[in-house]
Amino acid sequence: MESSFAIIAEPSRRAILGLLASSERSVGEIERRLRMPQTSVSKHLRVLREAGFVESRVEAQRRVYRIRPEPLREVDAWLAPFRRFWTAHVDALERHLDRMAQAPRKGRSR
Amino acid sequence: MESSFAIIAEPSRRAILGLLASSERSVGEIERRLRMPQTSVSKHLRVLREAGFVESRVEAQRRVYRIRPEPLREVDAWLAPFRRFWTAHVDALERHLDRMAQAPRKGRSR
DNA sequence: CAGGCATATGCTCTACTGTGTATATATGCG
DNA sequence: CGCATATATACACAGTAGAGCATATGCCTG
Repeated sequence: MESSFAIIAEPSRRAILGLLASSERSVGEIERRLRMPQTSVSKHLRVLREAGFVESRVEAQRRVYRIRPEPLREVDAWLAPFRRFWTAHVDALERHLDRMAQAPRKGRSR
Repeated sequence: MESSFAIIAEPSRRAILGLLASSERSVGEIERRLRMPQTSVSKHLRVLREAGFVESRVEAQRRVYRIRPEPLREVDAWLAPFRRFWTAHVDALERHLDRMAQAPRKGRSR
């Protein structure tokens, strides 16, 4: 279970991260929102913590977890070489529109 | 093995996709470049194909594989809600630098 | 300090996935 | 046609990860 990719391969963990994306939460909140056994939440949080995806703050008896972005960033970086496959047309379109916008309004052929 | 995330959790498969990112390749090319047993390459390609990450074209005795972007796009989309975590400061920094650059050069305190 | 809530950990079991090895299928070529 | 090359598939095996259950630890309140 080393790679960041393996960590987010697990649906429950993605769900947890998804929750934390909007705001930090205690274990109990996650448990209730995701209807997932507490022991399971704790275990997944442990994995996420050890892999650097989250960190926790102690607040009385609760532990409040929040996102740590680095590993996700790594995934994002890995995707970079592939983005051209779906941004290509968009980029071309944007360049086209830029040209249109900057072109002296001389009247179009066609 | 349903989710796109599970598919790219496998290092060999990420390597194959990485290779195909730059250009399409035959099975043999992948085998040689990655120094990976042919049978292993074929199996991973099968998984990738069935999950929609690649498609193959028959060229005489060879099969040439190329990227199909959709599943990777899905991964990219999942990352969206997290991007603010690492673009936030950059944005703030950029805005700051913009302000600095535009500000009349009045001299600094400290 | 006792009891209760919040969270973490240990253990067992099962299922799955990647690997290696052997083999099948297909195509081109002499 | 027969062989070599290119690729795919079948099978058995080992490692591992997630689920469930029981239980431990820590902190708070009366």
